[in-house]
Amino acid sequence: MPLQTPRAQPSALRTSLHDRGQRLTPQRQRVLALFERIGEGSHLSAEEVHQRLLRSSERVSLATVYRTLRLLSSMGLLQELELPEGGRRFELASDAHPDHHHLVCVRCGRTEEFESGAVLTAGEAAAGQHGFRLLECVLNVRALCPACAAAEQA
Amino acid sequence: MPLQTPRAQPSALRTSLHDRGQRLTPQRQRVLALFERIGEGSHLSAEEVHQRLLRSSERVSLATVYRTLRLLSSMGLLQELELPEGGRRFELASDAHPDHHHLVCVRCGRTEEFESGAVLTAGEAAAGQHGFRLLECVLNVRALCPACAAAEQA
DNA sequence: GTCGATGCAAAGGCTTTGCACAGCC
DNA sequence: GGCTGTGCAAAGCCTTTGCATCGAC
Repeated sequence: MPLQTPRAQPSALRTSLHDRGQRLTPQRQRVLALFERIGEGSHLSAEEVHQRLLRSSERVSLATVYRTLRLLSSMGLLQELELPEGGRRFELASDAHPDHHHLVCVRCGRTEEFESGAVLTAGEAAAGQHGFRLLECVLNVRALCPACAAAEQA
Repeated sequence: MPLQTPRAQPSALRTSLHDRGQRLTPQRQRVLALFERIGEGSHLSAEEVHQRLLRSSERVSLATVYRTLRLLSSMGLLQELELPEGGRRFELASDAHPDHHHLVCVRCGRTEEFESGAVLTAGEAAAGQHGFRLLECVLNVRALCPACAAAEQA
């Protein structure tokens, strides 16, 4: 897979921003482009986003990274993960996998993704029962990866 | 329900501590007792624990509250919640409901609990597929409670 | 009496914010 | 050209830690 396949047209960002009366800046494009470059499965912290952009000589201040992550999340282009283990992390929001969950090794942080329609069904049932309007349904499976499970035995 | 029904014998704490070569202090008893007093459904932050203890004239420093919450969690007597909305929170670990999940209103913070065997099944399947050893399986349903859903319409 | 636990205050991450300047529309 | 976004540095949480003292065993 040497080819890069951008998930969102540049205009998607432009349009979303314009609708909210906000501007398309190089910084915002760089942050979103970074997530598109690394693909859907990657979960980055603000600090990591900042570091990666610096490495590719794309100058964005850390404060702006924070501001941009919040903005892109609120626009639904990024999604915040709920993994207490390693602080706040973000990933590209994927319409293709609305019901994707995380399997996290609590020892080394290794994260695998998986899908499960059953989980969404359970969430919908619970929301319905209490009269809530469901927004998002996130299953976090805390576990030990094979390597760490072996290490724990010792 | 004017009667209080303690979930754990005082000796449970004493034993757990003793096994780890640690001491049964009034502070540790007070923190655990607070959680038992308020019951299973309550989710408290460190700050709230501190405040509630102060209100009942039980002097425990905030630093000790933090230390104790971590200790009790690592012993499995308390359980940390993964609700990004309101910071880190703890609840009494309940063997009775190993598969209990949370329905959270992202607007007002109202939290309802529910159970679902299907979720645990999905988590086990995912863990098994990747060779992970499952520790915990937590479903967070982010939603709008009836009141907040109505308010949003406006 | 010993060694772990507590309290206090200071240090430490991570995240947000105030302000002047830069640059998108 | 106006007004939003950025960068920088400072401020703000929340949480942890160092150290002297206290107290459980």
